[in-house]
Amino acid sequence: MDTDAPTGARARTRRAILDAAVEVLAKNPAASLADIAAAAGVGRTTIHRYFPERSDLMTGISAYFLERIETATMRARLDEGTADAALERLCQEYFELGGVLTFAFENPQMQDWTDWETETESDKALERLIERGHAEGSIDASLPAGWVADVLWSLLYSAWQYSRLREQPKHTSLSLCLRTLRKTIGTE
Amino acid sequence: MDTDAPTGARARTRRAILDAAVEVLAKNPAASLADIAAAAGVGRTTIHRYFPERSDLMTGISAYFLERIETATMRARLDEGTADAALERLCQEYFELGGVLTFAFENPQMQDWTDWETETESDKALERLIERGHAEGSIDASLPAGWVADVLWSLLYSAWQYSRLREQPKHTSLSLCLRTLRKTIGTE
DNA sequence: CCTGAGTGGAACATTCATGTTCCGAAAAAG
DNA sequence: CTTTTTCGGAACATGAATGTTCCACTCAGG
Repeated sequence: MDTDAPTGARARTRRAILDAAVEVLAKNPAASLADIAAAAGVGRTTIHRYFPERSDLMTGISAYFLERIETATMRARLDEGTADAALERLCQEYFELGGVLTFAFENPQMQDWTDWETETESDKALERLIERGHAEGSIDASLPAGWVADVLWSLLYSAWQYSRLREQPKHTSLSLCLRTLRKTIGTE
Repeated sequence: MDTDAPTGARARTRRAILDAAVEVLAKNPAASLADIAAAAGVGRTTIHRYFPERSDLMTGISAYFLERIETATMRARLDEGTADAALERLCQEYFELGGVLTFAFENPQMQDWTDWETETESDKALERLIERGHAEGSIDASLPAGWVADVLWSLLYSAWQYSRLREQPKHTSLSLCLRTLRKTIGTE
């Protein structure tokens, strides 16, 4: 009853723990399991029921994180339309990830928790998309694909911080992010 | 003999501890003092001699960090030449900060350790510079100064990561960073 | 009304980072 | 060379986080 199809209740609890963990750890990377339990509205022992050790929780977060990235990538339908338009769709989808994004950025050690071959499916899809943009001329070909990908991520992080620290509405920072991305990849 | 002019040896040791702390904490924000001591080639007790408590070390890092930012800002001579050129000089100076940059970026909570009124001298100077660029038309006036500043920082972070993770020479990522910055602030 | 899965909480053992003290060795200062 | 400063390490105390066990409570489904 651990690897079986979750019985609704189990899935809900597990999800609540992961969401709370991401949220709390994003604010304080050194948060204790008790903090996370409190944020999840769950007993500390319940966390150990789902994730025996702290490292198991971290691994769980990585998997959860990758899963959400993957689905966001799918939703962006990267192979439809021009590459620059697809990249903007992707940017919007990733922006929605919010706290997950902040967390991933501030915990580079997350790579130690999982089996990242430093190349996920989404990474590769993004790389392909940018190269398509290079070919069709909608993305500045003098900027390496890896660089464009890195800039995309850090712009997203900036946008999130911009709305969080400077108390700007999310749509404002998202539109700044998109405009900046457009200028960055633009060929002239 | 604590606040007096450092006797050479003390200054050197203190510096070594701070450098090691920045380096180690950049990789793992939850590193222990023993880890830091090892990285600094110093006894753990020596760290306590300079920074009685962990929080004192964090405060020390903040101060060290601010100090380096300030001198880098000075060197960029922000009031000479056009605003966009000055911004590029600043970008180059900040790039040299390296690990300090990564650390600061990944630890926004650093504000808790110091008396930052969320506005340092450098922040204000940068803000003024961008506004000067808005006025003289060398920086896209439709991008708020705060946003441009945030983007500058995240581009620097990207550049550093780009050379670290993808094993690119530093001058390559710096020039990508500068080119991207130019496109971002450019008015057309 | 049972039953069992899912849960919360108390109690406990253990590990680990932290902070302190003390002393002898090494290095710098004079 | 002598004195003072600085350092490293052992030893210890403490507190927080972690991990484990056990029991009672709740609640949905039969």
